[in-house]
Amino acid sequence: MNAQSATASTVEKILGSALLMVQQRGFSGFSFRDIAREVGIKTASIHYHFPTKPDLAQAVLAQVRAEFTSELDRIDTEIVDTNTQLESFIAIFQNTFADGDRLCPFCMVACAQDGVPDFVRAEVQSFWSTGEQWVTKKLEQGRATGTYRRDLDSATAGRAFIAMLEGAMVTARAFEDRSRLDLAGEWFLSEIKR
Amino acid sequence: MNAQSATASTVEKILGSALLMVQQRGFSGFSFRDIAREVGIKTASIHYHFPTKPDLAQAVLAQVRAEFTSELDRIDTEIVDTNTQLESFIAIFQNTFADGDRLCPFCMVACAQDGVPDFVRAEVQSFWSTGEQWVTKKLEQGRATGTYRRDLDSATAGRAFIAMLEGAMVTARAFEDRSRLDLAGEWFLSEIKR
DNA sequence: TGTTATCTACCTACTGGTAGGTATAATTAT
DNA sequence: ATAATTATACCTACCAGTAGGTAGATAACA
Repeated sequence: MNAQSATASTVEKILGSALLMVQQRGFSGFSFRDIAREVGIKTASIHYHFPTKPDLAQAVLAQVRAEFTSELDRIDTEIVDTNTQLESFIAIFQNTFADGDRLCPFCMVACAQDGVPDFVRAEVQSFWSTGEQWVTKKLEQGRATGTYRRDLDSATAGRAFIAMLEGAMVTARAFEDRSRLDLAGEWFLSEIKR
Repeated sequence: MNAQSATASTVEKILGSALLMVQQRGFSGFSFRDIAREVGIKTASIHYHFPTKPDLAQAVLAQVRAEFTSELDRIDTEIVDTNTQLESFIAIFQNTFADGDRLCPFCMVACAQDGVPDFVRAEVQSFWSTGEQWVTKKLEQGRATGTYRRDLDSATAGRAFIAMLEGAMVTARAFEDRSRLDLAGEWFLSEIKR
């Protein structure tokens, strides 16, 4: 999901580096110098492509959100079973977690929100809204087919689900124990079955 | 929980201010100057009481953790009903959330973990371990008395519960909608009942 | 008088961001 | 076809401001 080809353009390299740093250190935890060093250019060149730090953050989040959305589409078209679809949804978070040092970039930016302008926050809200609506729909489908419990409040459960995954990523990294993320996902899936 | 008396000492004022800033902006989102300005002293005076920034963070977290532990003790002694105890546990997070701009300081530090030394991370782990063990015990009790479902994996559910509360605080602030936190708590409690 | 707490003054390193220049490539005009 | 122009993508050098942190003087107090 985050792999970069050897022939990546400068902009792509900047975005990739910025994404990694947002995930590892948060919005206020990295500098233009950090990225410049990693990409092998000067800070001024970053400003050329992304005038301000919020502009850079917005571009990073927009890209991840686009990948997220297209991954949801892929799941919708390639997988039929609702429960397997939700398993694939969990896998997105697991893949993001990668080797245990990368948290959700939206969660990171949301945590730093004071120093972040509105147009970046909008990106964060948009991401979670998309995810919640998708999950809610799956829970509705599962209820309709009898896979999931009929008494589920799909919207609330969907939000709780995503909140849980986000929180589990944070604790999983804090404890250096990725099973915390894996088990959280499994727990939710077993919980909603009837 | 976070109220400060008018006669607070300088150290107490520094801790209170640092706590607020960690909750609002994260570990790397505030500076000694910010605190000095708010408390009405010079930055050198903060260094006198807390030599380094991690020292300050550690002190803040240790204090919150102490309050957390004693609050759990209070719940244990003053409340008998297991489910009411868990409701009080949720209330701790709701009170921390306060007016909607304060996240869990442990979650904030955990997000910034790259720039945070081990002795501060230990404080974070200790906080979550304490909470998880307490919740797990309550779920065990509830299972034993038939209040909660017998098929619950208390340890996993306890971890999922806290992860969910942490994540819900982040999204609740991002959406400026505290019902996201309230509903998450309610959802879990209804979910575990048999 | 010694201890505790705070100050002034300063340090080095770094922050996001800007000004202005340069080499190269693409476009347009003659 | 060639010359003039313009756009792209970088650079060096710099800005004001801020970061965490320190040394040493000074005040308050027991």
